[in-house]
Amino acid sequence: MKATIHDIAKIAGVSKSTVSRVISGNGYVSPEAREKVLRATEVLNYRPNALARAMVSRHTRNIGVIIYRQHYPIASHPFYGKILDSILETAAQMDYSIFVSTDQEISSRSADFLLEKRVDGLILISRLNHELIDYFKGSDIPFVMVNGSTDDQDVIHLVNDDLNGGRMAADHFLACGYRSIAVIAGPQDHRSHSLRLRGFRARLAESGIHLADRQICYAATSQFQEGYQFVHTMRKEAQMPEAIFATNDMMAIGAIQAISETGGRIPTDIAVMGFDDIDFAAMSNPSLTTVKSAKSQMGRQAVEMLDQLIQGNTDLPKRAQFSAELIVRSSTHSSSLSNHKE
Amino acid sequence: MKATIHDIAKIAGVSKSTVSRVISGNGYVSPEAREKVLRATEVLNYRPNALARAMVSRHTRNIGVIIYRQHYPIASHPFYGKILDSILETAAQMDYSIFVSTDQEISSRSADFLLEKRVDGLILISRLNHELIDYFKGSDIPFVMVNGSTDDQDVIHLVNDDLNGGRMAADHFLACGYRSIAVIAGPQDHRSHSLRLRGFRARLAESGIHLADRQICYAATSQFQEGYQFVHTMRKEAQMPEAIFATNDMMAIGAIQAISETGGRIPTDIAVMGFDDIDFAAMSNPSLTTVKSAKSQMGRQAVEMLDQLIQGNTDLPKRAQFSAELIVRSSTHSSSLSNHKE
DNA sequence: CTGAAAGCGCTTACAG
DNA sequence: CTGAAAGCGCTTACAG
Repeated sequence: MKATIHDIAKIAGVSKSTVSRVISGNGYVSPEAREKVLRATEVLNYRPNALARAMVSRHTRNIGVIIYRQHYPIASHPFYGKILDSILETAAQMDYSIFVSTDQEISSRSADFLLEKRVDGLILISRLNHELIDYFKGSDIPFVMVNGSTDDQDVIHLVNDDLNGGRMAADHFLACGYRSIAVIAGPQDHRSHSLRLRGFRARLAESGIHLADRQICYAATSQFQEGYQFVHTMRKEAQMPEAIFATNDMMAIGAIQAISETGGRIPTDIAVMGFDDIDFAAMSNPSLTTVKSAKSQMGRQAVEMLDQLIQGNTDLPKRAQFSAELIVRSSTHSSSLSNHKE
Repeated sequence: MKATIHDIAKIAGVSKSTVSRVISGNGYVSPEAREKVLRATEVLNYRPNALARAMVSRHTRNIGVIIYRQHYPIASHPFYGKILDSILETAAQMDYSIFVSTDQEISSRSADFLLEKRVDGLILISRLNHELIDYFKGSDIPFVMVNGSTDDQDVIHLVNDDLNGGRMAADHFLACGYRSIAVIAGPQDHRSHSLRLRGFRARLAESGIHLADRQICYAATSQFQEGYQFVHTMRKEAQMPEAIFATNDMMAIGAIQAISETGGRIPTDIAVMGFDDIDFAAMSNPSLTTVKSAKSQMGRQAVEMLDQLIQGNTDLPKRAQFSAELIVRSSTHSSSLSNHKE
């Protein structure tokens, strides 16, 4: 268990240098010497000490993933968890190990990672503030940003095409013939929610439908409760629209539950649409029409781009944008039928 | 960014030894010397190199988490992801960093972790075979097992009291007055599913209700589809029970969707109960009655126990079992009313 | 209280 | 093709 290069050298009857050469694969070694060394490693069940290696080689093959979120869940979050899964899978294939950490932006605990030289690169997920971005830029550790907004041209960031996704949602509503529409919009300081709303409104406006402010509920968070509450509030005020668009699936599912509880039928009485296509969208009751965000692709690409950066490739695109995709399920009418209630 | 102990020593006008003493906090240092060193670390924005430290101190303050699952999702899995979240949170508080890895039991890739000395201890999640357990036992790295079965008395493992949980589910059904009951049982080679079923049947038997084999659907996986399919199959055969118990929430939610799709009312026509209390149990439509498994406690305790092991504490209980808890929601009748249909 | 020396387990030039 | 030496950035006894 604790064999070192020194033990191998002794058993194989060669120098440590030679052992190192066959283990690392660098430099010439005679077939006989190689054979002896290999045999010795077998006997002692030798594995090189990654720490010592990293110490001199200056790279660890570790990648740090930091997810910036105020609240738990984080790993089990249906959106961020999916990205993390994809990162884990890709990293395993590329022989990187993953450190997972979460942070709340305020603390700079996450910064320890890079200062302590334990990772070759970082994947930063979700929004983080300017100071932090500048901080990372000031370091010599490569990093990519996933699903966070920045107007900094130097920062490599991977984002979903939320603007177009919002438009696609509106398109679908228009095709269904819905004209009385309400929106549950997540935190507008978050890039995704803001762009989704913007795209949605813009597309509607092009068709002459202008959303009044009272038709938009600006939610403080982007959770289930927001959608749930909204429907109950709306119901008291007796102004139920034909269709509701929520800027993410969680809120949409909250709306669905509230509507069902009060005896409303979906989509007959009221249609509901979300955004993201989290796993649960297909399992909700009724299943949720949504716009799929490219969670897996973002995770995979993040690792691949970071790997390029680590290898010193400098001419990478600063921005990778992934297309959204409309997924029609049972919570809205099939748009081809166009069975609206005008 | 790249200041070393050597640079600090030069600026502070002391030896490297002295710098090391103030940084690590070991050994005596005069106030003046300490002051000078501290100032120098400020100036150079010094952070100790974790690799070099671990190299000599023989510990990394890294914990490896290996989740054994055949398929994705893993991090975003509603059950395992929750445990992972809890591990992440606890580890951060205790100043451990977490390596996350997944494995499929066959490969021994996960073993690299311990052989390469990159972690102080391991948390192994879900089931893993005997060889692998023996392998880890043979190493000198401490580890704890979460939610996996083993009859090995030496292995520290944390489990949920699934047997009693199954009994609690049956208790609830009995209190509701359901007598015609079906079960959707997940893979029986998995400890949890098997014990949940066993406890459920045992409790029912005590009240004179013996479940026939045809009332139990043994599912190949434990996913949504299993529950969904089961209901559709059952429906064709026109033998709908009063109530269905699924050995996890995902399958229960699948059943709910299938029942709703075919116009069944829950719980009036048929009641449904799950197990785990994943986040979506509360958000499903109707919300799901279930037995809560101690996901967060298991994650927290796993880290705490592992920390004890790492510190050399040897007299730890080999087994920690966590109580289940009944959560009654809308997919079954409130048992106090006992409004059954006899 | 402090400095010089040795060493953690490797890799990397540099001679031979 | 191979070995001796130096060094990665720390910590740990050991003298003084």
